[in-house]
Amino acid sequence: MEDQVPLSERYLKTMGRRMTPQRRLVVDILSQAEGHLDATDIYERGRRQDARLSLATVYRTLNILKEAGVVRELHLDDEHHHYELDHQDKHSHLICLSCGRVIEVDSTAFAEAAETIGQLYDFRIASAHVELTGYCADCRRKQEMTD
Amino acid sequence: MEDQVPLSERYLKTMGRRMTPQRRLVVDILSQAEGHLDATDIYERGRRQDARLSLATVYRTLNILKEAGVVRELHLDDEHHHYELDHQDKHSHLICLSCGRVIEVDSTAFAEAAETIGQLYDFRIASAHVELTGYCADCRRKQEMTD
DNA sequence: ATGCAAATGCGAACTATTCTCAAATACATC
DNA sequence: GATGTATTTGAGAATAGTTCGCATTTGCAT
Repeated sequence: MEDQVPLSERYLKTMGRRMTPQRRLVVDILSQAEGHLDATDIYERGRRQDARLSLATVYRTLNILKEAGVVRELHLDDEHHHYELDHQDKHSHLICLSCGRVIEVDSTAFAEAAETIGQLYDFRIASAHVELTGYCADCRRKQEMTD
Repeated sequence: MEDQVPLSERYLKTMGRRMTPQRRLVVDILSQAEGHLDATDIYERGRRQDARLSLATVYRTLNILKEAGVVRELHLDDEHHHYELDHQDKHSHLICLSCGRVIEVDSTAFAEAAETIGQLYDFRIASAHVELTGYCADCRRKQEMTD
C-alpha cells in the first residue's frame, strides 16, 4: 500500500484545512489496515505511536476525512461505525443478519452503475457504498437443520 | 399502498414470532409513510393511535422486522437510523455531504447487480441498499461562488 | 519570524439505543 | 372457548458511541 498522506493533504488543503501529525497518523493507520477499523481501533493503534492522541481527535479527523472523500464510513452493524480508505475500487459488503459476518465483494458492476447515476443526477460522488443484508450460506444451512 | 400487515405476519411466523397490535401499528405507519422515518417519528405517530406504545417496543419491532427482511435500515446521517418498508424496488440514496439533502433514486441497474452478486456468493439477500455520498449540484455551485 | 485561525486534549455532556424485569398477552393445544 | 406458557410489552434506568466546551497548542500564510 503506497503512502496515502500526500494525497490526503491535497484533499485537506482544498477544503481549507491543515495537515497535522494526528491526521497523518489516522491516514497512515487506515492505509496499513487490511480491512475496516472502528474509531477505537484507530485510537488504540494511534496511541502506540503518539501517546497524546485523543479519541475526540480521531472522531473529528474521521469526519473531516469523510467529507473530503478520503475515508468511507461503513455501517456494518448497529454498534458503531467502521472506516476505511476510500479507494476507487468501490466495493460492497454482504452483511449476514444472523451471524453478523461481513463478506467483502469487489464489484465493477456497482461502480459503473454508480457512475451512471451520478451523471444522471448531476451529483459528484465522493464515495459509494453498497450494503446487501441477508443470510449467508452457513446460517441458512444451520437454520434448515433446526426446522 | 396496499396493506402490508398480512405479508409481515407471514414473515414473523416464519421466524417463530408473534404478530401483536404494536407490530401491526409499526408496519402500518411505515406503509403509509412516503419516505423513510426515524424511530421517534414512528413512536410519535404510533402514540396517536395507541397511547400505550413504548419507544423500546418501536426499536425492538424495527430490529425484528429488519431481520425478517420486511424493513430496511438506512444510515442517511450520523444522528440516527431511518427505516422504510423493504419493497423489491431496491432504490438508492444520494446523500450530500454538504447540505445533508437526500435524493432518492430508483435503480434497476443496482438491483440487477445485487442479484448477480447474491448468486455468486451464495448469499440470500434480504435487503439491498446503496449509498452514494458526495456533493449535490447546488452545493457545488455555492462552493464555486465563494472561491 | 510572527500572528492568528484552526486543531488538540481532556473530561463532561449528549443522545440514540438497549437492557431489566414484572406484568400483560398471543396463540398452540386441548 | 378455556388454559398454559413462552413471548412481548412498558417504563425507566443503564450503556455506549459520539460530540461539545474551552483553555492551550500549533500549522502555515505572510
